[in-house]
Amino acid sequence: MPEIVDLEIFKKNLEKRFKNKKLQKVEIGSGAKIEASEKDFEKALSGKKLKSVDRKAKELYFNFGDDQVVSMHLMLHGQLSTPETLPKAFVAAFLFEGTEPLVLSDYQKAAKISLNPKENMVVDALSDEMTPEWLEAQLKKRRSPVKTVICDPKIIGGIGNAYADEILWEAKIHPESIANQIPAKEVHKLAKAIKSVVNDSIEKIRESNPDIISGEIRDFMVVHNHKRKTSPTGGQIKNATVGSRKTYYTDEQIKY
DNA sequence: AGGCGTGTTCTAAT
DNA sequence: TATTAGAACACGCC
Repeated sequence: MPEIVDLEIFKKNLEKRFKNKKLQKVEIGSGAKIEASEKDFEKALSGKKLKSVDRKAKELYFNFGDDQVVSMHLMLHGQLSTPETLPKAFVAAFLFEGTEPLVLSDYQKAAKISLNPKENMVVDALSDEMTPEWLEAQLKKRRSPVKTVICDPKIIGGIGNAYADEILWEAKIHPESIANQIPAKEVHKLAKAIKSVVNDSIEKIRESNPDIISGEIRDFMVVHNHKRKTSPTGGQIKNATVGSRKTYYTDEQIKY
């Protein structure tokens, strides 16, 4: 269940481990939801070196130069690993020269990769386009709960259920606030909280787990954390269902 | 042992 | 038409 924070870490670490490595072969597991065939991958990529790994929303992009890109979405349960030998079930395996294969597995087979996908036009939560003014304009158009809006991958890319709670607590906005009722000043606070919570979390995980390419660290979360009874400022943590997702919040957050 | 959790997409309703 | 609500997916985990 990786969100933007985890993916930023994975991106850096994948780049560190595979940049400039030559791709020999891509193997596709049975039952994987992939449009391109092994042959398509071979034609497009074999012998090419990985140039960079990028991220937009919850998708990773492996850039092999010559405009050849593989996108990867882990969905809920996709996991990356670098085993010495291929496991019996996987979605896709990238065999690089002189190093362990990069394997994407997913027991649910919902994780997806594609070859040269069309660009996802959504505004990424960490991008420069995601300004207070932009967020204000988006929220003005909606009358659903603010948490639903900031988790909507069609509106803003990267934020999932867990970080949404952390961000809304930081901004002191109640998750069920109706998006278009939130005063501009508070929306601006929310935009700042998105960036600061995400960036601070990246830093925390990098300190404690510098090399991970899978799994998610959640133990530092201050409200979306079933081990905690109170927020750092002493507010009792409550829970509710918002947009059919479990939501943690405190009365320190104002409902608009 | 039986819900819960999770991101996205799809359908249906407003 | 555009927006919104809710179901569905699938299964390891507690």
